[in-house]
Amino acid sequence: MKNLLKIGELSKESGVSIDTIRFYEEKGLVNPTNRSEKGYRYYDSYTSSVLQFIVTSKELGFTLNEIKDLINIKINKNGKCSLALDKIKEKELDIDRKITELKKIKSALKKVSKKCESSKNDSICHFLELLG
Amino acid sequence: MKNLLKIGELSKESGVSIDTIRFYEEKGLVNPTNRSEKGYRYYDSYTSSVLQFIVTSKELGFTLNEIKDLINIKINKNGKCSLALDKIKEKELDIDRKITELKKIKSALKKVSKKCESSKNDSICHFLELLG
DNA sequence: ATTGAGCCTGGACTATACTCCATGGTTTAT
DNA sequence: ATAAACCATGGAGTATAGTCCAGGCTCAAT
Repeated sequence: MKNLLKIGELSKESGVSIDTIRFYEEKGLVNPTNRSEKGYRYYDSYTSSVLQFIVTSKELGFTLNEIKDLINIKINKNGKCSLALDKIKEKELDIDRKITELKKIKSALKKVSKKCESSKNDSICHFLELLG
Repeated sequence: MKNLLKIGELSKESGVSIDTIRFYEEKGLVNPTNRSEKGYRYYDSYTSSVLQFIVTSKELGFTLNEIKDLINIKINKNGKCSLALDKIKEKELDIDRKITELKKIKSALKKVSKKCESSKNDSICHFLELLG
């Protein structure tokens, strides 16, 4: 197995833990290039950039399942950008929806805390009053 | 058990499912007022407002553990508003942090999608290119 | 040859918030 | 009296993304 990395070496090179690499394999995101007769995993250095891609994509808010799809676009469709773009646009909308939702929650929280602050005597909490 | 509700009746009154009520009990958020000799749960109608409080608090972004704390403030401290206010303020900050994080992700996604859009020939995807 | 490091599998455990199911006892209405 | 409806417990399963461990091989170096 010349030029191939054992899982521990790949882990050091990519910064992704051994357990996590095996977990990603189980989820179908990475695969060893080879297995020795005794079952040892061997990887080429390409796998390291796949792992980097996973890390980056996670930072962009993609789930592992979505990342699997992105990787498959690269593999099956020879990297058609438009297909990846769809996924990215979808994710942007997703993030937008989450931000909108959180803003709603924020203003609702502010309303509650203002009510609480206005009752300076600390005898009645308008929030806890909901408890009856 | 006069004036008391069985779990199914409480479920109908509150809109919270039977399984969920039992789950909340397990988590320490609600408790039956009584148990019959045979083990049946009986609730007073106050419990219904506790369940409503839980639903509202969840909508405000509180976790069940946090909601348990809020309920205990009401029970143990006789509803001191300042204590609840602390929790609410904390949650506001929490939401703010989440919004900030999502905005960062959003602008990163936009950068990626712009790059993708600028390469109209669909031959190279700057995002998938990360895969090497 | 032996030791230690590295690797293997399978399964348990974390957190969050439920949901569903099997099995069996109880209550209520006819 | 009997059947339908209701309730009980305990445990498994869902989704997400891992982490950790036991028990047992394998590999490399001394």
